[in-house]
Amino acid sequence: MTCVNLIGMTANLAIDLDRSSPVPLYFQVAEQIAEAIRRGDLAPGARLDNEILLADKLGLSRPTIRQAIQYLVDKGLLVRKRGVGTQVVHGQVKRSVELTSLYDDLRRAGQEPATRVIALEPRSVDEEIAAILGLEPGTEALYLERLRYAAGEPLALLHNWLPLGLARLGATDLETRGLYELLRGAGVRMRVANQRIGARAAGQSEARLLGERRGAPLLTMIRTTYDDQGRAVEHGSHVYRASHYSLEVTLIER
Amino acid sequence: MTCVNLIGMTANLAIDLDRSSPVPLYFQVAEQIAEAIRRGDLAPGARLDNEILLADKLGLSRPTIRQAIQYLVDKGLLVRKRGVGTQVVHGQVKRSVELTSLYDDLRRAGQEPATRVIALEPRSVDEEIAAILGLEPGTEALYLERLRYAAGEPLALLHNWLPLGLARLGATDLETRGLYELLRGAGVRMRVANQRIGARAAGQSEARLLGERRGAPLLTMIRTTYDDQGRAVEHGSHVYRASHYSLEVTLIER
DNA sequence: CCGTCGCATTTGTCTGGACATTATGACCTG
DNA sequence: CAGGTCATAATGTCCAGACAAATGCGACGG
Repeated sequence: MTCVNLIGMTANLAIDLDRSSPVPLYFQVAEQIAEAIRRGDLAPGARLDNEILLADKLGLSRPTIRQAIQYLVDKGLLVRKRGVGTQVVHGQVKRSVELTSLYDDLRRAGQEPATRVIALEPRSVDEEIAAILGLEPGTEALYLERLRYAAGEPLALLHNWLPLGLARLGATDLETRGLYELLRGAGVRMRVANQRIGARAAGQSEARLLGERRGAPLLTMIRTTYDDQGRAVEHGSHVYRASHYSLEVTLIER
Repeated sequence: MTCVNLIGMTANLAIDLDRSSPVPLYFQVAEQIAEAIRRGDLAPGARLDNEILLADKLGLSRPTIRQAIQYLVDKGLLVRKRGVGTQVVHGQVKRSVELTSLYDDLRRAGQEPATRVIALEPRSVDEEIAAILGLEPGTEALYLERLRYAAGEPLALLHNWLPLGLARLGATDLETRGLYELLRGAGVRMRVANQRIGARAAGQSEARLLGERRGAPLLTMIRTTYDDQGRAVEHGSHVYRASHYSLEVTLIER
């Protein structure tokens, strides 16, 4: 277990390394730098020591340090410039959107999410859904329809299709946890999601369920999520009350 | 200039390497694999040769090959699994959203975009815009308002604020090119963008400009873009006709 | 006084190797 | 035949070093 002070002049940043831990060294470094940025020990604009010096101080090789820094650059926390150095980004950039469900997002924001399961049953898929999920038309998939509340108010109407046998989903589970959390718990490893975001006016039945007037603007999201091997694991078609919700996305150019 | 056949059994993928080119080797490899995937020479699910063999065939080191593959994994084209190998993702995943403007997107989609510049002038910024752009309240910034058409139809109403002195923007330029293209051409290097996407009903003046009825659903996007060093270079507040446009986003979990 | 050239600094790219960790399937055992 | 065990294969992590390229700044010269 090493412990070294980084970044000479500007701040005193201590980094612990535990070589016996299964956590990769580059990740230990990255996490602790990120933590220092979050705490404010590394102010926006602060320059890190150069990679070689850093590697030296920590007793690591330069590629390992580079991997740690690269990880943070990809997350948008650091910026590198050849011939200049590595700096903490100025604007406070929010964490890049991850593969999370609305439920997780709400709970992280301190809201009190609740869910009403409207439908949860195998249904035969039409041609479009079959093509999306990579199934034969006419076979069955799990159909799921939920109404999501936040702070006691209806917020979103969620429709999902999932391949059968992916996870044992009970209505009770779905009322106390998010779909993504349940899938992850069942060993499903989601990797890529493709979303299409749009808007439209509320129809009559939607309006009633969501407590809006007919014609009220709704935010729509259609999302397909793929796992490890590129197999579709979930297809969702959701509508949100635009008056109560918006989506946040962070883009990072390599 | 080397030229080697890759991927033993499944397909015949030739990769040219030009060591005298200034283009990094890992990038040459990545581009050509990506091209093969786009062409279909590498079908979804196809397994690549393992990294060591690949490195051997191309006369490169393993880290270089890994860098090429990592680049494609980050873009969502490939999937790696330890102990198994590297595969082309199954679902045809669209290209991850880059830092492009609506104009570029439209032109790439084969549409014929047109722009009408409504306002282009320095204006003193209020407190909110000042905080976003990192300026003092009351100082001036460039205010820009445009109406964007596609296929002859009005599509979006775009409002932008930019720090002064960033680039010389003429109304003529803005009518023939996208804002992002102009900024890039002026040497501005955009790196991170933060977007908030929502929806609301059209107001009267918006509706008139966009050719919609009052109350029609509009897709809204508020975006702040930061450069290299984390300085804000652009803040936009845009509304799109939901009936004619939707946004696409691809998320990739590392 | 100003511009240009060159140098030092720093990240970018690349090499060649070593060992660890994790899936997968074949094999052996109960 | 079922189950666990072990070998194998592939990616993940890490090391030590070399040269290239870009940037910024200072020194030199016009």
